[in-house]
Amino acid sequence: MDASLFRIQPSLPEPIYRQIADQVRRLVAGGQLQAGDALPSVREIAAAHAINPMTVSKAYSQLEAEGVLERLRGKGMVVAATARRPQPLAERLAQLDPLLHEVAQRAHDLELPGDEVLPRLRQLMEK
Amino acid sequence: MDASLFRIQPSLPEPIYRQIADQVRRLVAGGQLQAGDALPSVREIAAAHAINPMTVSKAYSQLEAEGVLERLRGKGMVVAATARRPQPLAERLAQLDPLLHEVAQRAHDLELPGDEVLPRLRQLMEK
Amino acid sequence: MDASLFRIQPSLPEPIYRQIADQVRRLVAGGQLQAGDALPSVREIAAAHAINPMTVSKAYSQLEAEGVLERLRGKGMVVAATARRPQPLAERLAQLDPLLHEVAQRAHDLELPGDEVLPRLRQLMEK
Amino acid sequence: MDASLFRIQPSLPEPIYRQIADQVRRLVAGGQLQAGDALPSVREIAAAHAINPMTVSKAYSQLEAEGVLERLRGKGMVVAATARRPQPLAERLAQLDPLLHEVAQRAHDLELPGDEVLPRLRQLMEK
DNA sequence: GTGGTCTAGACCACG
DNA sequence: GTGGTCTAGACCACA
Repeated sequence: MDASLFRIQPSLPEPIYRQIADQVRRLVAGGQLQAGDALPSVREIAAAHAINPMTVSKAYSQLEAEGVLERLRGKGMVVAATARRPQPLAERLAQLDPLLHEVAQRAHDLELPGDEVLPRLRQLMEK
Repeated sequence: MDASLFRIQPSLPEPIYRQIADQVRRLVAGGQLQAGDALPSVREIAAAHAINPMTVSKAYSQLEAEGVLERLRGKGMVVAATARRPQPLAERLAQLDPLLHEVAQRAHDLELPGDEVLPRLRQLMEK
Repeated sequence: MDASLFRIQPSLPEPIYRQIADQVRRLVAGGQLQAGDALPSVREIAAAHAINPMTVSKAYSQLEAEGVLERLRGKGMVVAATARRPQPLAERLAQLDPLLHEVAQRAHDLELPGDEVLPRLRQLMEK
Repeated sequence: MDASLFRIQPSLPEPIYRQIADQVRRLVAGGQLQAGDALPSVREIAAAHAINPMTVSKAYSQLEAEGVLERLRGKGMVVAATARRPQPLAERLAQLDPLLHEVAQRAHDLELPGDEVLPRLRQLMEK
């Protein structure tokens, strides 16, 4: 996996370390990262995005504590053998639920009907 | 407008004062709050949700600085006469866009197809 | 920039946080603070003037919302890259206009002629 | 004196009652209002400027407490016989001093030289 | 180290 | 009654 594939935007309010950790979690849950797959080194990511290595390290440490990643001496971080296999669809959908609730709520406040919002989302998902 | 109509969840990472301010902004954009409409007093909201009056005041001050609300001295806050009228649909939809992008991105990471996500969102929006 | 350079007078009716914010705005407009320049930390200013850190923070937050300052996470506040460059003379003079109007109005009420007021002001400005 | 001659701007941060009281004080100090001169009634001022009568009353009460005005039964408020005669020039100039200090300070922050500020003020005072 | 958020409580200013 | 300001102090999040 290439370090530059991470989408990182320091300008967002979302803390950088969580932008990284969340992406790794989802890629593992979705099966795009499989047990044993290697991750870019802390240095690579930090250099590719001009961020503080400590910030990357914090994300990795958190994922290691969760059992998502393993630290292989001399090899860096890899997806843990014990990491949950790609999760069933229902479970992955459930992970998206809080965000979908937020969308529904804001659409309601903005008086936006589903007929406007759903096509727009479909369009974005097809890209 | 009833103070208890605000949805406030202190558990969220989103600060309370911004939860309030964002809701007011959207209600004004959607036209559910019109120019001249009075808002619940700081104390009412604070009491209804068991939060500190200053937290509510912070939201109101911010909205006043933005020109969304006006302070009627001794009377309270009302939607500003100069506040943008209910915005056209395209503009309201644009306000939802960043969140929809986030949904699309996460769905992609989780390998969730539109055929799973869209019906779920439709369901949430019909409630 | 030294924290003690701010002029703060808690005795004035003008709230402290606005005394701070106004001074920063003017120093940026006048070019004495340039894009990228670091500002004293909240704690420094608070300690130097024996005021509450939150009061300083309020000024900084407001300036950040206006786009005058930027928050470098973990590092502090700096003058925003997007902040308006030192403004042309005419514009800076325009900022002083409301206050000059006030002077003219009060001088008129007090029946003070320009020949008395102007020399006094010249004297104060030469200090 | 005509009620509409008062300059009142509810939009200013300066409280309305003080806008009124300060103007009266200055007009007395400058000699434009002399002992015995009648002031517009509370109702007149309130109606002319669409403000709360209580606000006008508060200004008058304060001026009465200071000895600037007197309440003549059936006649309304008049400038007190004991009110200080028009004050000597030096004293009136001293009253303007704090404001002139503020001008000097802001001009300094804005890097505005006296050669720019003074002509502008002269212009405003000649109107 | 940096700033952000929230609370509890006091006091003020305004109408 | 309304909102505004400030304090003291705690705790959090980030780099």
